[in-house]
Amino acid sequence: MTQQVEAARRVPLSRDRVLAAAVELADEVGIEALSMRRLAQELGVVPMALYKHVANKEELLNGMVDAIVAEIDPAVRDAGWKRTVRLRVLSARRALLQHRWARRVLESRTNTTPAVLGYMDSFMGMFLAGGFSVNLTHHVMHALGSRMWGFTQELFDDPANENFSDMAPEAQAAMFREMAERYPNILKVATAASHDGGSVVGQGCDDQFEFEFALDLLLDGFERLHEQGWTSEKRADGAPRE
Amino acid sequence: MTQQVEAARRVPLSRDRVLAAAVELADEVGIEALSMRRLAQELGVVPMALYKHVANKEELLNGMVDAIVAEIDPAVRDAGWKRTVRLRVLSARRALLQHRWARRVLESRTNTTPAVLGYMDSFMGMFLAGGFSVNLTHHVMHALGSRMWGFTQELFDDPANENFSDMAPEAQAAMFREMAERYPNILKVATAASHDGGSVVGQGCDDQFEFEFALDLLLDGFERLHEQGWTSEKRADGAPRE
DNA sequence: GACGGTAGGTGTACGCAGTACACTTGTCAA
DNA sequence: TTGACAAGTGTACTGCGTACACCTACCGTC
Repeated sequence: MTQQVEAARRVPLSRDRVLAAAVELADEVGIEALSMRRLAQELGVVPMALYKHVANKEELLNGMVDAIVAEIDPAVRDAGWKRTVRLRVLSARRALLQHRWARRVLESRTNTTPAVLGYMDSFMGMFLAGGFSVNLTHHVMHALGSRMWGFTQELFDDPANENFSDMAPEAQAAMFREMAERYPNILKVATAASHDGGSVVGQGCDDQFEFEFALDLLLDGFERLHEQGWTSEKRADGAPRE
Repeated sequence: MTQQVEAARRVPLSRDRVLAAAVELADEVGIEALSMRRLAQELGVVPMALYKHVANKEELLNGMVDAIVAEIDPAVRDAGWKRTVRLRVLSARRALLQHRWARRVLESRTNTTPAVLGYMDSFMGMFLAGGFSVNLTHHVMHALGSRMWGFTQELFDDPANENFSDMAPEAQAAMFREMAERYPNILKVATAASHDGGSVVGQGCDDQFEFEFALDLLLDGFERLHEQGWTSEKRADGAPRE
């Protein structure tokens, strides 16, 4: 009887439910704390039960990535390639930023999933529809690289900075002096960037601005190449490289 | 007696020896197969012996990164910022390519090591010495991002492609047909890129060329901004963004 | 209504990981 | 000779992913 009640109360597992729970758990506790055991516990189930719905942990991670990719808005229509690409990337960025672990997982994936391929395919489609040659589209995709997903490798992830504000003032000062001596340029750049608030080193910068800055730099470059009919076939023409 | 002989034969461990062995082992078996136990075994020592020379595995990985960073050539002198930066990045690329695991480990580091900070500092120094404003240098560093290390997120890491050539011909054809239907743009771009050899999907592209293409695109963009005295302070001037 | 297949959940167990902690041993200065 | 200290050892713990055998509730078929 109590068993029946329990069974009735328990919503049966499904692949989607497992994936959704995994995404939620990763959001909460971070990707490194996401284990099959922990996830099972969260679902009120024994670890091995998960394996009826996902083949293994790799496949779980793939599914999680797919779930995030599905959150990216489709391409807008009739807006010109540049604007279309820009909006799409920023949409991807929004999706990935809501799940801080997604970047890491996406990059660590060794087997590309259909959803990822689909995104890449439609991404290339935006350039082709904009009149880009297949050749230029190819190089452009490489040049964008992971920026297609809306993220950049963060520079100042944490230069021993996380607990900087927790440190005693004199310790802060000492660290500051040491930085000034050993990494004068970093200090110069970082303090200039944070004049308007934030901590002393890094984090003072507006990530969104930095991202858009780089994105637009690339898009402008693409535009220029496109307009002048650039092709990699010309590369044997002897421009000096080393 | 035999103990003495053995003791004499055994070169004592040291942090450097541990790190060197770790780098070598990772080169051989890959980073995911590098465990403290395996490394200890390779050194003919019990696992816990390593902990007399590195605090823990994180610290071991940090040390390995530092070892690779030390392989990057110093900046050349008096060559102009653009050439200097270009050569430096390509040198970093060479170092990182010799250790395929290095990219992954570098990106996964959460505490920046002194060697990494040093590289970044000298990197900024190249722009500053070239007359770049502190402000522009800052944004330029962000725009470069991980390309500063000579790598890009690889696009076509392996679209189920690794064992493509091992597949039966008719299976290859079927896959080809499926790709054509579901990912027409990818197929178009990929086949165009590999017309001169390599497999059907990806891998046909010249990674070095792709990298330099993107790098030069960015450097040219930086140059243009530098010449026109660009500053992020101007960003409030109403250029439309969304 | 009995019955056998099947999907979904369980329990136990294995090997591997990182590493805490208490120990021996080898070396050298006093 | 001693005794401190650095280097290496042994044992053990916890947590991980997951193989494999098992149970059980539900289903359509007879």
